Amino acid sequence: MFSKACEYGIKATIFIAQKSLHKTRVSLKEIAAEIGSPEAFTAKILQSLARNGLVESHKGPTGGFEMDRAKMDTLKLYDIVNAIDGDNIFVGCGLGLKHCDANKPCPVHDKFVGIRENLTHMLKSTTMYELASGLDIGLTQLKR
Amino acid sequence: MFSKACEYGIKATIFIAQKSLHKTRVSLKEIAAEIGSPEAFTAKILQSLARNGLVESHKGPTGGFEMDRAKMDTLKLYDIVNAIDGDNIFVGCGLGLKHCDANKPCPVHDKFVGIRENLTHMLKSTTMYELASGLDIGLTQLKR
DNA sequence: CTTAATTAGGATAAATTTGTCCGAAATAAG
DNA sequence: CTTATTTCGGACAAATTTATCCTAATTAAG
Ligand code: FES
Ligand code: FES
Repeated sequence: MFSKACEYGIKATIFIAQKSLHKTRVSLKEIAAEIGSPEAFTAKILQSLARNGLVESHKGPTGGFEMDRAKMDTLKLYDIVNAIDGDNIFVGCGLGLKHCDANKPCPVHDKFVGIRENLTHMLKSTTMYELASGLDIGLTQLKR
Repeated sequence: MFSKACEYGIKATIFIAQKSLHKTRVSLKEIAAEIGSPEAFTAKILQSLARNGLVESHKGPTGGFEMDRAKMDTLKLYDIVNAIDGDNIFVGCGLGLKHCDANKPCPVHDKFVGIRENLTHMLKSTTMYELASGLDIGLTQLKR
């Protein structure tokens, strides 16, 4: 469904948000350890998310990653997936035709669009705050 | 969503089924031309589908691929996806945890399972006959 | 100012997926 | 029996994704 990069990106962002609930910055090392991802690869992903303003990064001692409380409400799962994997999963044809076009549909079009919309709606309506909270109260987990 | 191999496999199978509606066998070459896929790569995929009994193959002159009318009713989109991409998309965790477990859910579990089930249900309830028919009457297309 | 800690970024490597090539095996037809 | 046509199967190659390594830049603190 999502690329490895995207899975790591989502998990890292949720973890950053959770720590930010307690005003705590978190380092790359902690993140990789917590979510069970390769450190250097995770660095690349976070770099990209930081450049695009999805998370905030700070260099030097006491540096690390964080996220405003306000950002947690506005930032949706959708934004992370879109930033890392692009929009193909949201608008692309299920059978890989160049463009999904209801007027010239592929054989699965009618069956596929509903699922694509479900997914898009779910991702667009899920906030980071929501996910970070569930993790914070121990309802969910990032590793296994 | 699906791998390239799976996209090609689905399109090839639908085309084979459509031709079989008219008792016509189709060769690898025709299939690749019709669905716009690399011939040799498509051959690998069809080989695998044939070995697993999803389609029927015949060597020699007048050979090619075909599908019983009965098979078209029993064979679901699900079977093709499962044969090529495996079941990860149907049972796997959206964030890549080793096992999806409702008792130890990842942060997106509750939001994700519904979509996964929608997809699974759609694929399990869509027959090859249905897809082949839509193509046959010109309602849908395999290339663009 | 110096040091240590941290992210940024480029180069490279490994793994996986996608794609190609070529000869073998089967088989229909003359 | 010979030939032409087609799928089968193995080896290989290219492209993409995933992962690693190393150095530079930034910055907090003594
Ligand atoms: S054309 Fe294929 S999903 Fe719309
Ligand atoms: S545990 Fe992640 S989707 Fe179920």
